[in-house]
Amino acid sequence: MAEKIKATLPDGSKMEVEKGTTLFEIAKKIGPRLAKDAIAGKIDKKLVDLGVSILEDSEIEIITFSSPEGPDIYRHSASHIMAQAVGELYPKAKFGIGPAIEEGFYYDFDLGNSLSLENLGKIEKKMKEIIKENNHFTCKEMSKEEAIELFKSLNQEYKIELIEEIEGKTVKIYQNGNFVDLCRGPHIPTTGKIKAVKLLNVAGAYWRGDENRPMLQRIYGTAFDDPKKLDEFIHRQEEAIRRDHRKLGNELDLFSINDDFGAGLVLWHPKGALMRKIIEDFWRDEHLKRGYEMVMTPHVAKVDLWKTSGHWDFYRENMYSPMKVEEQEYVIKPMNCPAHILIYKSRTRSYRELPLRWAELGTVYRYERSGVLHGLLRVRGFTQDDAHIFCSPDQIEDEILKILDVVLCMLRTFGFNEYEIYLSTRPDKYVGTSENWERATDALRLALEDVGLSYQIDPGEGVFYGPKIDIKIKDALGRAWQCSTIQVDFNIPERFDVTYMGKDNREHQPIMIHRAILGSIERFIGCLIEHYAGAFPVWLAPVQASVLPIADRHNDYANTIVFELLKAGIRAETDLRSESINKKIRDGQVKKIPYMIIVGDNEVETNTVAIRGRGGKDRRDISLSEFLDELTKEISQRL
RNA sequence: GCCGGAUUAGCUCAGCAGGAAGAGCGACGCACUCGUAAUGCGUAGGUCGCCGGUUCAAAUCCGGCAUCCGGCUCCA
Repeated sequence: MAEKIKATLPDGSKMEVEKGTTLFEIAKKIGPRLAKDAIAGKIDKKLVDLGVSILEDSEIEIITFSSPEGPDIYRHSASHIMAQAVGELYPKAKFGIGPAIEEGFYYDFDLGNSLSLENLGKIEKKMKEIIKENNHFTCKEMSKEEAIELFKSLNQEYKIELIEEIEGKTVKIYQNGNFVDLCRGPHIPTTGKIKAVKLLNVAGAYWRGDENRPMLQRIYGTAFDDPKKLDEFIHRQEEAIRRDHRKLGNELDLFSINDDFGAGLVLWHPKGALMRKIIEDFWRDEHLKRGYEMVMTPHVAKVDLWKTSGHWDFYRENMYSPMKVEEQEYVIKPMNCPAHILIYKSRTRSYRELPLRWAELGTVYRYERSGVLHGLLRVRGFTQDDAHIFCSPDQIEDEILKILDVVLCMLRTFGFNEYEIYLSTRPDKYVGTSENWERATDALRLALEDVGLSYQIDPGEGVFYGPKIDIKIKDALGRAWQCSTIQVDFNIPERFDVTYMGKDNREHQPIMIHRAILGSIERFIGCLIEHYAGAFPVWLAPVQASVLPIADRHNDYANTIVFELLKAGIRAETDLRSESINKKIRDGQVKKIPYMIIVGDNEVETNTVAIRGRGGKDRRDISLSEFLDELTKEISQRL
């Protein structure tokens, strides 16, 4: 009789099974439903295929689509099925990589020619055939040499390149149908497990993300264990498109970008400009409260300044060409820091003055390659909510903590509670010494750890003058955009010979911290529009209340109400058109105005108002002063 | 910049085997005066992104450019 071993299940219960039992057999023992849903498993917390047997006492877990790891495994297998389909349809195809991503998967192919959207239909059709065939995914482990020989015989040089970079002696090779792939696994047991699959898009993508290497064809798709979930996914995508700030920006009449003016240059309409004012006022007040001072600096400066700062050598590809003014070359500023440095250097500074915190809503212009512009989120001219802090080395950590505090406080006020934090380290092109880089990076890391924020390291993503902490927030489609940034800089002060007089009557070099909270007003408002789907909280809404008379005879009363509102500092307007009240309400809803104040015979008679909130609830017989009290309270609390 | 797609009225879009530019919404006018998401009727809007080519004839076919969209690379 075979040897018995113990399998510990996730709920802590133990199951006695014969040595060599596979995970799939265990799943069957637990229940037919689980066996049906099982796509992979875990042995002692390590992900494995369902066909793997257990040979000793171990903790095991059956993975289904609903497991945290489920969708990735499922979609990764779907990407292999897509590769098989592409291989069958295009026998000369060479394969790149094909991972699962957040809500789907992709695979990169070199087909010798490009693909268009029309090709996806037949690939998807072929995939469905493969799924119907219910082929097995099989796994073989072999030496790297063997694997290289295998892929040489298949003419797959991209795979060979990948194998050569893998550490260790052996690699795993998976096969489904006639498609053989280098892969860590695990995979679903058979292609038939895929219940719903859809190819979404095709795009060019450089091999290994390097623009000097060949461009492959990347096909995006997604897969679910239930066609209903696929429908929901498509529905969610459609919802996201409705939140798109480019669409809402136009509908709400906030801004436009006009070809005749120039790509990537934003024209702010009255309502958008008003929102900017509201945000900027809040920003200024918050900074003044926290010991910042405001500075203002021009948009162009002599080119030599940028040579001193290092921008001319390290940032020129993002700068516009110089213009000649009376034999002197000037450039439009891509950053505000040199200007602030010159203000610092306008006289001798004492250690008693530090830290100096200078803030500016500074408009900068950067050349962005065509093809990267994106509504308000990526533009060529934008206003940074910039500040530079000049401090002594022993003040750095405290200052960074203060910055993190104001960052989190402001982001929360704007309703952002989810963000990704990155610590970006030294890039390939940089100025300064490695000791300085290390000191600066340590300062940032310590501050993050002090506040207890979880973060990821973004290697090589720092700016040329220093490492940085980046905080990214997501748009409606889940794309992350960098907003807040905190950059420690030991280098630019050195280049400009920035000093202060110390207690010891000697010159010392201050450290400079560059920081932005919103990042740029443009990008931030873009994110804000998508975050609220255009339905801004009342403190931010360009129009806070609209007074709607039911019939023309109520216009005078409406005017007196709006006058009172304006007097109380409420951003209010009236809709005096000879339209039905239903029409006016509908238009107000479409414009996402927080409060509609409806006045008719009843209100005129009793000197009251009827309030309809954006949510659709209405309240009648309210006195204007009562409503005003509530409204001003809501506004001051920034809810 | 690279790969793919797109560009027709203010907006959303139809028209495309090449043969006199259309709809809905919006705007404007008139009538209606209405109680919580679209009152009715009428009018005006377009060098069909720009430049060139093919053709008896181009919104429609071809080429170049611009811009936009989805990605890649790059970035606040």
